[in-house]
Amino acid sequence: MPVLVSQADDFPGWYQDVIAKAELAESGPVRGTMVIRPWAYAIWELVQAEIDRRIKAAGAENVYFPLLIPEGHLRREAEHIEGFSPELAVVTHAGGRELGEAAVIRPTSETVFGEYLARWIQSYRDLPLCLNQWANVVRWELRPRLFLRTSEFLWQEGHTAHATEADAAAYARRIHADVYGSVLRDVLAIPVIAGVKTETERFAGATTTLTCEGMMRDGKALQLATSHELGQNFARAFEIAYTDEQGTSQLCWTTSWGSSTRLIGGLIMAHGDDAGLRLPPGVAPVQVLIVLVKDDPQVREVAGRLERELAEAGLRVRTDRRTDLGLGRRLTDWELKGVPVRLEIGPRDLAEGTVSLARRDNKSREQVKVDGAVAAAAEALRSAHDALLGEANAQLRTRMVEVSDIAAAIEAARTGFARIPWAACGPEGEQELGRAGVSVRCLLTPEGSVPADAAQGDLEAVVARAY
RNA sequence: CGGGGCGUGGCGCAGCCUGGUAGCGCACUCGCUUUGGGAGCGAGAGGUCGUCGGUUCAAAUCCGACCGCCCCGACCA
Repeated sequence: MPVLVSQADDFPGWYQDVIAKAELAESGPVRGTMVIRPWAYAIWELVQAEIDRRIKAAGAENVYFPLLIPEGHLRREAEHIEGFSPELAVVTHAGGRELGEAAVIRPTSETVFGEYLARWIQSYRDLPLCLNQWANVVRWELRPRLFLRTSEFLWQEGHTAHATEADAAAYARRIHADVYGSVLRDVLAIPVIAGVKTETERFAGATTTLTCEGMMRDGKALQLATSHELGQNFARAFEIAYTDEQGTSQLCWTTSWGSSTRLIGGLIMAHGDDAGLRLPPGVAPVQVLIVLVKDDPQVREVAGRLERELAEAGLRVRTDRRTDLGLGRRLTDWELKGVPVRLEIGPRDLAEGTVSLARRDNKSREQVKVDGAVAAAAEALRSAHDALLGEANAQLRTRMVEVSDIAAAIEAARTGFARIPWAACGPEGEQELGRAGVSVRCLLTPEGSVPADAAQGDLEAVVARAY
């Protein structure tokens, strides 16, 4: 896997500078933060757009709240503050003097939302209240890892309040499946295992945490998005209450859910190969690249025409006209960036009335008629998505084994995921796994669906090494 | 915080053991030839060798202190 996992060491010497150029981000001036370069940011914008559209379809609205949270605020939910305190960045000085009360840079915004949900909700008619925020958050991680665990990251966090526990649970599950599950599978081409977290892995302050776990190409797991049922914990702490139809005051049931720039890391590690990134068309800033092999009037004319037609077909298209650079250099550049489809046009092709269509996902190349190039490119994009998803699916199936005891689970986690009856593991087994560097990623029902909660009997645990 | 390792042109490194006036690859600049998978040749620019102190005629190299970074573990989207 390129960039994120193996870095440049695995490449021959002449490759190194190219890798450095294609590097998607770098750590920032403050330990563990990151600088996101244009190409990676363009990918993130596409991911954002897909998530945002689905969030709105689920009825939530976007808002924005402050970056700084008064320290006292965070203390209102005991378990929550306990879970986060080691990794907080705290502002003690501002305006040239020490602050009376320190302010925490948000590690997440449950407490801020809690305060406002409480003010904005009066009646059952105000419910459900579904809000979402696109923001940056800071968690001072002990060991940062580019895109997967940076000290500052960009994300979306949704916060909702509901009249009943059932409604809250249904909403958290809807977001989990229709936003996260859908974006991961249908856009990022990453198949996931959806389940609930064990008590030890659960979000601080939540009653149930739903997770999407993806398998990277090295068989390790990555938690890609989570959706939490918060019960009435935050409602109680922040007095988020409403008056029901009978005129009595009731506490709300709240949820929160988030996905971050970690998705970019997941994308790289789920699909990347030794030639660089392989982008699913849905998040490729350039879906079809037109390459002028040589500078020639007829080549320019055909390239211009194809570019127009591809754009008219609604595809993101760009033309590489740098004919003063060697062809190999240019092709490698775009391969490294993961552009899914290339149309290479040169006099030799045009003499045959064709252009070359190259696919990044399987490195195939074929000659297509100039007239059919647009349709062929569109078709190639469709099948490239399916191929990436199929490949990832096949790996997930192949590397998932059923086991019945802890020792076998640890062995299986060397190369992939293991499924073990939760009864054969339990909290004690979870600790034993932990000592071997393996964790319980989530719990599933025997049919593989998402359980109602972690306490339900007869569950299966999916265990793996994780990032 | 525990265990390893590393600081030398923009990037990646060699040189250090055995002190002697700093070198390689890539990138960069100029010229010519090239251009259908990371081009060749020639010329050139660029470095207080992490910092401070010590030993010495002489320190990238030996000694001491300090600073910073990376990897492995504990925390986690």
